[in-house]
Amino acid sequence: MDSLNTEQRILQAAEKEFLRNGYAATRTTAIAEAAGVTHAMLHYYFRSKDKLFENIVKEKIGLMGEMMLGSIGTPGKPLFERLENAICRHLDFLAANPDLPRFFIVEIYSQSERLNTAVEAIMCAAEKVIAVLQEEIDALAARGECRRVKAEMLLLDIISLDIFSFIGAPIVERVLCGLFEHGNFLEERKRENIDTIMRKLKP
Amino acid sequence: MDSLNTEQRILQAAEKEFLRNGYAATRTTAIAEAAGVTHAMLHYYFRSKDKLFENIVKEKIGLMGEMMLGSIGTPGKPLFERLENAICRHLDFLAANPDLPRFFIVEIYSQSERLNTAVEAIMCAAEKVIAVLQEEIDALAARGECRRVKAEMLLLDIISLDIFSFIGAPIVERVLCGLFEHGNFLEERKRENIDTIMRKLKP
DNA sequence: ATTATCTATAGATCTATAGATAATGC
DNA sequence: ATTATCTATAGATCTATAGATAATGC
Repeated sequence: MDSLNTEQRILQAAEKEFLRNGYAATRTTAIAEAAGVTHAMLHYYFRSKDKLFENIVKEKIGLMGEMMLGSIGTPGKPLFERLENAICRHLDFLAANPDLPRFFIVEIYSQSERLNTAVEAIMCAAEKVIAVLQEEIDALAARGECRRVKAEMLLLDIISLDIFSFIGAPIVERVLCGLFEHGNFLEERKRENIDTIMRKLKP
Repeated sequence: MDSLNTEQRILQAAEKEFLRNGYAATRTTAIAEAAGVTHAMLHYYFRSKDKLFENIVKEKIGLMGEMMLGSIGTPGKPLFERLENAICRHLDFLAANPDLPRFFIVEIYSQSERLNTAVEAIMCAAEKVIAVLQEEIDALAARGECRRVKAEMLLLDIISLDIFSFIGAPIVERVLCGLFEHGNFLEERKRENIDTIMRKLKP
């Protein structure tokens, strides 16, 4: 970390603080302290708390959208295989970024204008994914290999099941404490979610 | 609202502000203004911002836990029928309290000590519900009327699907805009979630 | 010359309380 | 006498900036 320059150290510290506490509860002084720099440096590099936040939020929300949608929408392999793969990737990604879903939700809801472009991009991506999915589902359904489900509902099912495992984690872990060794829950959840989705699709 | 006394007016305004903005972003002056009382009154009745918040959060989180768990755990009717009923009640409840899931998540994550008793209560309720559910599932499975699924996974599935429809609502509605008339989405989602869960359970 | 960093402080809030004043109930 | 309300302000933060100083590159 000492090898990083000041700007990078600030960004890294800001990411950590904003993700953990959200915008309102994060103090710029705390970010400066965590980055090991003078508080004035934040303003020198990023002008204001808002601008610094924007840096973080855009990147993270873009990443989140891409990871949750990207692995589903690009054809090439058969649909069922791709869905299975997407669920695995979702859960691995979330395990590596456990604070992201909450951050995403809080900031999306806060309706600040700074998110509009990022949200616009996600919506655009989602619409494309839904269109592609629906076409595939209809084609498979015509051959009797799949139930004719609505693509937008399927997508919402997958994302709900995958994300909520992590949103509910603080509760879930305390309730299920002892039932699973660490890491096992994630793997079991993967299989569980895949199974749930497949049963929904299979005729 | 004019018929309410000062204490109730403060509570009502505080609930609205806290639910919308969360603890950190809510100003006590804003609460006072919304309640139409002097700012000093908040401290007269509730001593501090923390104590006022505690009032709101305990009630709301208790309500949330009860609504999400209560309708599942008490036997009497057949399991399948009860699950179907629970999902309907979840979605109706959430439709009437759309800010609650986000509030719940934000405050649970913030790990403040003030939540511990409320969380304790939810955990306790969840464990009982899981035990009862598992017994019923095993009994049905023995007669071949149900797949032998893990109760904690089933519960997590149901809650994920129900809650996330509302957490994701701001995005979902913008993406699906035009596809549904208002209110229809909720009803369709009910049927969808019930179907998903039933397919998971049926042999 | 330009870029980076520090010190010191302005200016804006925000929570909380002290103390005076009005309303209520006995 | 007790309860409720208001005015005024203390005290603590927090964001942001001004202006001096050091480091860097030409």
